[in-house]
Amino acid sequence: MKKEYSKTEIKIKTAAKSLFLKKGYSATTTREIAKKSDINLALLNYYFTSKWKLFEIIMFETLFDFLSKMVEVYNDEKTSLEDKIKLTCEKYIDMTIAEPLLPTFVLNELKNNPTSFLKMPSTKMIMKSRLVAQYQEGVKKGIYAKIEPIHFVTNIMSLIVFPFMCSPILMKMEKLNTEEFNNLMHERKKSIPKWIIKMIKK
Amino acid sequence: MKKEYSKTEIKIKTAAKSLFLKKGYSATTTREIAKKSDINLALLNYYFTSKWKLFEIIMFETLFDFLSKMVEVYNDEKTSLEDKIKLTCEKYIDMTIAEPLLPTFVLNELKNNPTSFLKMPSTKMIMKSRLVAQYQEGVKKGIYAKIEPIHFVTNIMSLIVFPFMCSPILMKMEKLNTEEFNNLMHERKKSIPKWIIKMIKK
DNA sequence: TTTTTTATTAATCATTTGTTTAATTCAATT
DNA sequence: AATTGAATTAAACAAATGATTAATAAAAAA
Repeated sequence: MKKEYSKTEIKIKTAAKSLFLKKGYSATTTREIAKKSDINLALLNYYFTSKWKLFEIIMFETLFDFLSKMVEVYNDEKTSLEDKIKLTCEKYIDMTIAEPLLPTFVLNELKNNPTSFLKMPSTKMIMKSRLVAQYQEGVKKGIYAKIEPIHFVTNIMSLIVFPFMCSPILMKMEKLNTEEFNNLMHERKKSIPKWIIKMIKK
Repeated sequence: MKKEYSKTEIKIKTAAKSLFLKKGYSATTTREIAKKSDINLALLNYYFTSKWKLFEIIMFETLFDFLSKMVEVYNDEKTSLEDKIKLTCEKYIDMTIAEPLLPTFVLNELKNNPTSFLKMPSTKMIMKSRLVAQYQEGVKKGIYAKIEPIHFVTNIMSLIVFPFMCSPILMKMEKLNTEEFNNLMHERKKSIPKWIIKMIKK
């Protein structure tokens, strides 16, 4: 189903994504993209019609990739709720260490242009995930304190993602280099599940 | 000490801030600023030299305002740790409801231009605040579980701020309008302190 | 009032930017 | 080998953008 991209198209998309992530949509020029991907400027429009279309494609694929990976963990049939939380932290922290600019980029562009998200594969899948169901079962059984599911999932994501978005501040506050900062995030792979479980335990 | 701004300068700054917050630095044009503030385009450069200088001034004042308000609560001599957490949540959630675009804007522009932050009034004040000290006292006394202070303050801010940055997603997921979303955030003023305290209790 | 300084304006400049055109090269097909 | 269609290129266009200029209006100082 997925469109097959030629080498040139991939070069353009790769360069464009890296620039969009770093500088945002508006601050990135088509000439920069052409230069970085080592193609002629006109090819950008030849293959992708316009800067905006190219951006939309990259945005969609990026979000789609991310959501797919996320839902995969959320919906695993074999794992317990607490394992799911652990796996979520591990997976998403690793993913974000690999692409630390992504969360701020996505949320910022989403702010600038909320409609570009409407086409997205239903984000509602998260609320209907096994993770949420398992938590609610736990509540019924009296194991967990009752928290609205929307708050529950928001809390997990907040603790995982926000520190990355604050990295410039945290690194300045604690005089960290990138490696030290990443270590701090690695620590959180073990801590966040503990914190979350404390939060939901009665 | 603070510079006195003329009426015209305030008009420019107000319009510019609102546009920068909404669209970011690059996507905002000087002509838009001039139009919105109802001044002649040349006055922008007359008073502020350049778009970038104007932006720096706005950025600095915004961050300074925010940090001042934050540190004020963190360093209150009268309140207990748990009260400080409650007050922080209340104050910052209210602040962010009033200016919901600010966190994403700040963190994004900071990502694009990390140096613009170096001039900032020491963010280190947070780590040396009474709030952190009180938490560490509690750890010594054996009341609280030991968490690195940097994680402790990060967690508080994460739970408070991140949901605002996700508002487009949350609103779509739960089909909320702005009022309903704000209510959700108001709820968190009471919940977050409870969650944080559970997190740090042994 | 006259002079001087400050504030405001319209017009313009020099770049930059996204996009298009028309010509050329390359690759596949006949 | 000739032909056709796709890929690539250099050049150019039109609009937008940040900034400046030179002239004028308003306010303050003399």
